[in-house]
Amino acid sequence: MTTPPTADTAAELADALTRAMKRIRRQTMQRLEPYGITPGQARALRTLAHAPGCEGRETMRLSELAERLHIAPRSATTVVDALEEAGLVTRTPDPTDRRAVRLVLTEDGRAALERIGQVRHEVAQEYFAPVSPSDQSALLLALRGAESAFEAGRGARQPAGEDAAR
Amino acid sequence: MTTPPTADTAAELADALTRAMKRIRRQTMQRLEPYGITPGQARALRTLAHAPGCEGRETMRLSELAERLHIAPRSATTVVDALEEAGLVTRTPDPTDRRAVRLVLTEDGRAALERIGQVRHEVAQEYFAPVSPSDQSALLLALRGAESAFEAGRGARQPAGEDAAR
DNA sequence: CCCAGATGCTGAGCTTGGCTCAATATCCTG
DNA sequence: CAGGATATTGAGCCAAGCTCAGCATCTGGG
Repeated sequence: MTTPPTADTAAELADALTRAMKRIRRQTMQRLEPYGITPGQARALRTLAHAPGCEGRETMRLSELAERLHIAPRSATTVVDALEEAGLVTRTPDPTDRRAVRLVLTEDGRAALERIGQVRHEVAQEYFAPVSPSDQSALLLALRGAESAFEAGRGARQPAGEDAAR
Repeated sequence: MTTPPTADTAAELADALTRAMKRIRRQTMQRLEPYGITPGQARALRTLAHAPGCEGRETMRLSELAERLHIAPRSATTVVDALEEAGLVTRTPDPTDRRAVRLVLTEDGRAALERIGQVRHEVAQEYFAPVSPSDQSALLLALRGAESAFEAGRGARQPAGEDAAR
């Protein structure tokens, strides 16, 4: 066989992940295009909608959005620029801190959110159709486990250890 | 809490995938940086190494590389440019077709490949450490299933270049 | 009370990794 | 040999990030 001795499941997994993600993102992009929304914007919108405020009053600082999206504040500015230009959010001054910007979802923004949810669901559903629901849940759990472990470990400065298996 | 069983598992999955991929890519990038290699280049190099030729004679057309990487030929050109500048591959004329370019791994390229494999393995191993090997295999299988189904479906639905979005 | 330093946002400019649309050179087939 | 198909590439675009610097504003120590 031309298969090298490196039966590297983990690495292959990383590869498969990459491919899957690309596919999904692309599909999403295509279907969101008619609405003039990119996946990045969609994510921001969604994050904004999940603001800790109550219904009808979602508001968030730009820096908070950045943090939740795991991107640099400056990058959030760009995203919000687009969103604002599209009339999906508005920048309003924060009454308690004139440096800060509060982001508020507009009516259009809320409507867009609806469509986004639709597309997102659709695309993911299609792509993962061949995977049984139980496998899907398992996958999700596994990925979340890896993710949270990563997040935890990053703070604790891993000692270049190879024996991470616990 | 408000998570219905059949809710958006798929969509959440897509999200988790995205996050995982970003993390892995970033880690890889960081560790590959000292060698002056980006993940994209690494992938190309790996693909090239898996050429169908025998040991010591891996060679591939640029277009073939593009195809295997699932990117446009033009994009492959850029990747190869970088690789060639770094002295990891060489462009040589194809003796049987003067339009074509054959890509050949250099000694340095082969060495780089070694390091890349190391890093790739390391990063993936670390990230997926919290996931049991059996789960890893399951994940891989699932993703591959989804992928191949997607590929098959797209081929069937898209007869040939007849696309409204052009 | 006031100024130094922290904080919040953004302008400028870069990177990675893709894309399309020609242009050019070269096959290949009738 | 003409004309179409193929292989590569130059030009220029996009998405989604990044850093660094700069400005406006808050805030705490003296």
